[in-house]
Amino acid sequence: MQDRPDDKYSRILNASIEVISEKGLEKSSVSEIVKKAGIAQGTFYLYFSSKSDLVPAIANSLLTKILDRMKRKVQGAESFWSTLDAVIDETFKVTDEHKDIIVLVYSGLAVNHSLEKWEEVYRPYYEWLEVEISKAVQKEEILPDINVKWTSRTIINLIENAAERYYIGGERDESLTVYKEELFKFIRKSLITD
Amino acid sequence: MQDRPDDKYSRILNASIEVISEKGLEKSSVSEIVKKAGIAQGTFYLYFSSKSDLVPAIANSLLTKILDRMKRKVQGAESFWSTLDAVIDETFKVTDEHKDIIVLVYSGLAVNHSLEKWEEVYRPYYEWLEVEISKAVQKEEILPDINVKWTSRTIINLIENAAERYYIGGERDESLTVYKEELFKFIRKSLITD
Amino acid sequence: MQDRPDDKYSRILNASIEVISEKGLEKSSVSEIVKKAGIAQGTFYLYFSSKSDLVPAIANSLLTKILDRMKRKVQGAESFWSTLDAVIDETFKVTDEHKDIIVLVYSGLAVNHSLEKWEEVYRPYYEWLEVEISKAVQKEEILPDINVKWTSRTIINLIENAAERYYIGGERDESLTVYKEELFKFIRKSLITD
Amino acid sequence: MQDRPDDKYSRILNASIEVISEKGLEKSSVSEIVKKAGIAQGTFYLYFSSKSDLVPAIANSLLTKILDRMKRKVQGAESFWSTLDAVIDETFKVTDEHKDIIVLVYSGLAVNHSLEKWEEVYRPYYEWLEVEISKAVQKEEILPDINVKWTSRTIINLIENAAERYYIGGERDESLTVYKEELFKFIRKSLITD
DNA sequence: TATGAATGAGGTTTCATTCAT
DNA sequence: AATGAATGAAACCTCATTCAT
Repeated sequence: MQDRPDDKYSRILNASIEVISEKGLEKSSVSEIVKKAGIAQGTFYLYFSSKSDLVPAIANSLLTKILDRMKRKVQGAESFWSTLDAVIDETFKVTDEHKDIIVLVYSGLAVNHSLEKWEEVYRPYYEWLEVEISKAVQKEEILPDINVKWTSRTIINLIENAAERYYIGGERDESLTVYKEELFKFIRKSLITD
Repeated sequence: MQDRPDDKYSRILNASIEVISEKGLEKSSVSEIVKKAGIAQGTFYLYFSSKSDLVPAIANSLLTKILDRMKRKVQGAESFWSTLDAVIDETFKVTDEHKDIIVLVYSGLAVNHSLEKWEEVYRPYYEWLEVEISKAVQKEEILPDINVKWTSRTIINLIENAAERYYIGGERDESLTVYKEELFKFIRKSLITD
Repeated sequence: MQDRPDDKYSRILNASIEVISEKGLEKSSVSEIVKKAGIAQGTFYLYFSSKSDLVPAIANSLLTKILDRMKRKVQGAESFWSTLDAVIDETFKVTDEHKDIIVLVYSGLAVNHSLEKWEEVYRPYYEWLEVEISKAVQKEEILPDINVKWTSRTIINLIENAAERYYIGGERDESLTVYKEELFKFIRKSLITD
Repeated sequence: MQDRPDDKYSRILNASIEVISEKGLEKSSVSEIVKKAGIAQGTFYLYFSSKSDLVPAIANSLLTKILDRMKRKVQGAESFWSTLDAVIDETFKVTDEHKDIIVLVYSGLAVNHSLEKWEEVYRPYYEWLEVEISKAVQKEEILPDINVKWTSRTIINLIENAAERYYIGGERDESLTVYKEELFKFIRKSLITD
């Protein structure tokens, strides 16, 4: 949708992210967004049908970015465990960088009762990890008696939640390294135990 | 906070829950809440300093209710595993019953950048599970090399997330029973593996 | 509804009439009305549910005024013919004075597809003339083989239309006196012919 | 104004009538009209200088249609009374068929303070009836002491008003036949009485 | 002639909050 | 403590119109 990052659509999207990250969805006004995007008020409505229409678009943009980074990082990983390590690492990094948007996306999708879009937006991510897990099963790195689909979703959520608790919820009783290790071990044990 | 559930404070709180559950925080108006509560517009501000002040109050009310139920249910459990089973079961039930408020609470706390309150609201719940886990460690039901505090938080989040994915996100590829079992196994393996 | 002409309701109504008379309904803004009425923007919506809600209120106010004048004028008329004369006279006067509101009322009621309210607003006027006509029939001033209800409505419309053609449509080929006489004769003949 | 009913001008005009009939002038948007007409937004302004410019065009189109029908219907009427009968009949039919446009035309012309155009649009109709009345006077069907011009206008207005009260205002206390007869008698008496 | 993306002024309405009673 | 009429800021969105192509 946004190949050239300079068309009107992208200009609006980027301005939205900036503004909304800072003030939250409800406190942000369309007029502030268009001002930052350098377009007219009415133009906004040529690309988005309403203010709340921004949220899935932002979510999608963020998830795409995350998945790309994830894939690049994981490229050439020797084992599933280094993949898992990279996913944890990357999720923590992204969460730190994009706290505000993540919160927005969570709450925004929730507010509009459009939770269904959640699954839609996340699906490529979930499916990518499913494939990785399946490969690990075949390589006998992890045990075969797991529900791959469910596990993929659970792991992603588990990691994201831990990262959010750390960066957003302010739960920093332990060092970041310890935190991530604990997480790695928790997941690993679940996957290798009979 | 209030003992008698029929004073003005509780009347407002309950009306809020009803109204906000249905329409979301932003679409709900104080005027609708006071109408449902049967009090005057101005009276609202004698008990809450602003509309957004409602959210932590609602969150607290919900969490208190949940924790009470949890404790009652777990009373007299023979092992940590039956406690865990009960927690899973109860979380799924509560999530189903209170989807709307849960979504509200998540998003509401997020919207107002008041995530700090999150930790505060959840603390009693977290701490209760910490105690249970510690007891399990002592009874050698689970291995001692875990970070109790971190694990307590992670388990609660894991269970809640699974329940939310099931009831709110509409992720129902498997039957509820299979879903819960998978979850139980996932956690159990993490706790008993060396 | 508007006993004391100084309550908020009347202040709004009068300001509306002034503003809308001058600019028409669509070109008038609520903000201009409230400014003229000396009240806050929001206060408007405590008394009228929307801008278009003004029209029936204005119509009603005008009709009430007209009917009052009509009754006062006709008081003690010796014959139906002097009543008719007075009605014609008064209608022309009122039309001249209130051209703008009359046009507004016509179009306003039309625009909102609320023509049903028309009949409602006019009813007291129609019914008053019905009574006058009936009395004239009893006094054998006019012939009995007419449909009183239909005739009452028709006469009122006939007179109003003539006045509007004269003052609003700019149809002034004849002097006002000739115009009214023509009208009087036209109606009279219809009522006395066998 | 346009002969071929399939050029852009007519396409716009017809689309306008459809759209505006249904939603009223103010609630209709140029964008909806051009969509229905199958032309581009900008093209509209090649044929009409503004939205409100549509109203006289629509009025004119309607009146032309009405007058044509009237003339055709009346062709070869033996007496003025059968002409009058036909006019009444036809007016009621047209009013029934085109209620919405008629209301629009009334209100539209009123709203824009362009009542002057009214006379202009109606003139051919008025003049046609003037001729018919004059012929009737010559044939001594009706009395000569009337103001032909005034009478023509009054009769047309009288009939239209009755029809509007019947079809638009919902005044249906009597059957249509009775209604029309009453009207016929009312006018006839006025024309034949000394 | 025809297009349709872009404009941006401007209106209606909502609603949290206040304050005199 | 309780009321509820009044406030007025501010937001969303629409839409007639323009103009570069």
